[in-house]
Amino acid sequence: MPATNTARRAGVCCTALTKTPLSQKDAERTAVLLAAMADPVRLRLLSIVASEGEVCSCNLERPLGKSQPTISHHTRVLAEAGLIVGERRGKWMWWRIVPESLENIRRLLGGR
Amino acid sequence: MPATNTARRAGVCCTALTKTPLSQKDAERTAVLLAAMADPVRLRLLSIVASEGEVCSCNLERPLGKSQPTISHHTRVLAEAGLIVGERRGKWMWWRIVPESLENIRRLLGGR
DNA sequence: CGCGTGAATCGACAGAGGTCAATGTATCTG
DNA sequence: CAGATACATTGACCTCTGTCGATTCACGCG
Repeated sequence: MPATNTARRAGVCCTALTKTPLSQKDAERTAVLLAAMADPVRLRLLSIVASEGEVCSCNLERPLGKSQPTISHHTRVLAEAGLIVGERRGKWMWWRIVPESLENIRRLLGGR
Repeated sequence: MPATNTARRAGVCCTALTKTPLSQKDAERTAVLLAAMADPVRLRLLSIVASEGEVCSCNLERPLGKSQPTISHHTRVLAEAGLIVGERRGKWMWWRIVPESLENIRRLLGGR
């Protein structure tokens, strides 16, 4: 059974793509990371979690206008990409973002 | 319930997604932009163009290992997303990146 | 003009991905 | 224990997308 909140990241970091051509491997890992963000629902989910600090899954269905399985699907994708982490507290699942992951993407895009 | 904030179109980009929840509109536009980068072939294409400065379409087929229609498809996607611009010189099409687009994404991800 | 070359478009195919109803699993409460 | 609640998983459906062969378009050169 696959663990739900594996903090495995799809690519620690590589050199900025503007400096030197990406290898096949790096491109694939980076594409997975970017694909995790390339969805309007997940972007809004991320922004809600980021601005609230910590959000329960049950508090995401209404603002996002999606069913419970769909929310669960998106949190899973984001968690597997290392963009958010979940913590179980009783019946509830609390999510918060992983700031380093966004930092890595920024660096890849040529940031500092 | 957090009210959907007004979609203010301040220039090309929007506020960092870590600050305040994204509007539906902003999320969709950003998702299109990120989806354009969320592909290994396009990431490598971007990195080649960025590091070379200027690349002809015919010089992309071999390093990327894709057919001519496929290359044309990817350059089209990247160009429509505003990540690269093409200039026709005779029979050849020359591509270069648009640095501001990457800058916008970085800012969206929380970069200053 | 015709010919050759580079690029865009079309058509078809296979694979990936978003969505939800139904179901399963874990946790709390009475 | 039974019941309720929150989340995960399954299965199915449909759309989107990457890919390439074939074709068409655009440009330069004799």
